[in-house]
Amino acid sequence: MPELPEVESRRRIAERYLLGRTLARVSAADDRIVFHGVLPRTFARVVSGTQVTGVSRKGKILWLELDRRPWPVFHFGMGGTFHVYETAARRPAYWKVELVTSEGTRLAMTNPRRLGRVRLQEDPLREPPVSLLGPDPLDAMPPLGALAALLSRRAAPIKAALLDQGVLAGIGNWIADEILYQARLDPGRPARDLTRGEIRRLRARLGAVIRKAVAVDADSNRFPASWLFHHRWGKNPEARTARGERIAYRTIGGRTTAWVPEVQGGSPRTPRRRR
DNA sequence: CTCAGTGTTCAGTG
DNA sequence: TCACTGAACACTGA
Repeated sequence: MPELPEVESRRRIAERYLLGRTLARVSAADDRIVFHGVLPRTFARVVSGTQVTGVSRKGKILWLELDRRPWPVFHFGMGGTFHVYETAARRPAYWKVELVTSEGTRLAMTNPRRLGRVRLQEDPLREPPVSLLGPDPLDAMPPLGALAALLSRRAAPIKAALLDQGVLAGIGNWIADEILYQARLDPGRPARDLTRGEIRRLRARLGAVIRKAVAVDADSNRFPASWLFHHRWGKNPEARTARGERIAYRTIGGRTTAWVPEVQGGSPRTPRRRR
């Protein structure tokens, strides 16, 4: 589940339960895939006994700042999350890391599909994958000119450019589709062909969607009813938006793309007439 | 049984 | 070298 808003929600959870606390006990599941570049038992030993001085995020990557380096870096992949609970018996299925504070609060990272990664790094901001990320649109949205420059050389479809974490950090499949729908842009348009006005629209909707999703703590039940999000799942050929617009599906940038031809089908030169 | 999926990486291609 | 595409990864759930 995790795109920028979901990861930000997990960051706040970790901050609430771990900031200022000592990690009295740390457990690591025996998983040589999710633990990347560090053995699980080494991870547990190194992190154990530290105090948490901060919880940071850039794009979809989250890390703990500790009073001693290296620091744990989490990437959730598809479907990973954090769980908070009070007793060992409640440790969730598919757990990879369990942190127990000296007060006894427990926080576990889960990762059923094992596409997530847990690393141990001296300085996450300066090391991959974080060092390869573009700006995070929640706290460092690029100005219009900078965003235009970022897109101006890209021949790939705008949808694919939005999914590229080196352009902007944190946009995933549903957010890309949501933004393009709200900005009335065809997801297949080459990024470099967008006009200044279209990029302005894209930037505005990008900021609005991310801020709103974060404001409701990534709880999709509280996303505005007008969003494509509520209607896009399942590739249902009958699917329609809240306004009754037909939703179509195609593959762009290797991902299922939900879009609304009657809203997003117009070219910039010959805008489709609204009725 | 088959296939899609809120993600990333890497080999292959032009 | 760069940019892009599609398969692979691993596993669940419909």
